[in-house]
Amino acid sequence: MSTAAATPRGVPDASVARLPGYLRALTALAAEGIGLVSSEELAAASGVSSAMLRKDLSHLGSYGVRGVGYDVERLASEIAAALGLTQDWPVAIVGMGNLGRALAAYRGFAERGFRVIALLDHDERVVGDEVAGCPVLPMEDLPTLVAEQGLAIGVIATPPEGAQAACDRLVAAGVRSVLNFAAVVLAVPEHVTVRNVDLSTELQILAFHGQRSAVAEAVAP
Amino acid sequence: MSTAAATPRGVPDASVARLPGYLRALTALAAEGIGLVSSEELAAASGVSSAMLRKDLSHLGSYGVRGVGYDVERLASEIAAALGLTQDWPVAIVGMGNLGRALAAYRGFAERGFRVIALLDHDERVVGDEVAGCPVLPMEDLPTLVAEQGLAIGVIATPPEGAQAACDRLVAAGVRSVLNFAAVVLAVPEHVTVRNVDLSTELQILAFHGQRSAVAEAVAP
DNA sequence: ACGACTTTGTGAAGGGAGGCACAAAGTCGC
DNA sequence: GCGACTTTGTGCCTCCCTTCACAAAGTCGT
Repeated sequence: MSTAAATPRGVPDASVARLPGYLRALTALAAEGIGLVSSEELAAASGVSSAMLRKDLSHLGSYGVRGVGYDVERLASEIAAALGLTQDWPVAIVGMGNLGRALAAYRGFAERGFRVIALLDHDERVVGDEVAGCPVLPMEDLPTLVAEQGLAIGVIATPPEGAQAACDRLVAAGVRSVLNFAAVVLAVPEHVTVRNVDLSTELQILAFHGQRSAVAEAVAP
Repeated sequence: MSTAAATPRGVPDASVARLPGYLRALTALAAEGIGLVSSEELAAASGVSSAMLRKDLSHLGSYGVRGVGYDVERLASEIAAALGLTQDWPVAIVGMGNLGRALAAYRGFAERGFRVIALLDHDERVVGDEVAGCPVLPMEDLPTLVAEQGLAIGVIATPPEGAQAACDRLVAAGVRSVLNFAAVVLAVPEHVTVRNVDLSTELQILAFHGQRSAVAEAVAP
């Protein structure tokens, strides 16, 4: 289960991947004081088609009113509930290099309810440093963090060489969700979900499209 | 054209998205001195099925030898060519907050042939600072960078409020590929490709799966 | 030189996702 | 209270992606 997980019955993975976008748009609307929104408007704000939006939402239930639209706050809390954001999800970041430090300082986590409860590093020369106001802990602390603070999500920001080892320790400690920034394919047991974010991959995909459009332009200028 | 672009004839988008992974695996194999690899082995190293790998590669051409496998170096350069990595792709990073600085210091870009040629920021108090050995330039320099240095890819690492403005300036200067780290949907003309990377979205998807498996466990302990 | 073996490349089948279009359902004006 | 109007929820259709399975093709041993 690396990228696409089978969702036996319920919400298709493709839908789940779009829900955060809807939630984001709804939060922005609520901030503007808008209380009601149509599928057309919300879809435009989320960058999808209105038909797709309605189908996605229909998987969660019927929270709209025909002829009117959706109540912004109600829909936001329904989506949040579907995503499991009513409980909190303690996060630990492993690897205090450039990326790890930037992630530790990033405010976006807290804003969306993800509490970073620990920063860790394998290198004992880094352990004890203070990053973004938190002490860097050794990997040995992982089991305690899971047991006592309910650590649920691990973010891997190590160099590629150390990523599998870091992942193994997270999994051994009981973490079942991993966000991996290292450019490697992680091997994990069945019950662990991994999502990969790789900058080089994204750039290479952009390069492909850039090249394509350049070719298309040369053919038909 | 925000995430999925129609590829008239040629390589399907889903395949393109996996090519960087194959390239990464091949590079690692080459570094180990391995010169020949079967679809089964390469697929395992890339985290996909062998059938999918073969089909993906078949879109590029027939570079394997039946009964033997693929020549690692040959295949790597064919994939690199397909992705357009034979030419270089100058990159500019816009937004010198935490994330922007981390990206500027990240070595992964250069390793895969993406040259960061400029760091920019809209805030004149930041312009002139030195980050990772490069001076931070004002947004006004964008047209020159495109014209004189062939700037092709823009990375947006600004806060959400400034992302659309930053994108507009990139597009106005002639950039046609954008990697967006801000949590907003960017509006761009038809010919511009945008790829989004959002940490909160990824965490929320992980939360969904985490919640799901927790529920499944409660039902069947 | 030939047969057994290995592995690729691909035709066909199966499944899922997105888009279309419309019926259902509710609101608003009169 | 009723008809016109708006917008949701969904059945259906299409297309693309993934997987299966096998024929084609090349190697290696004898």
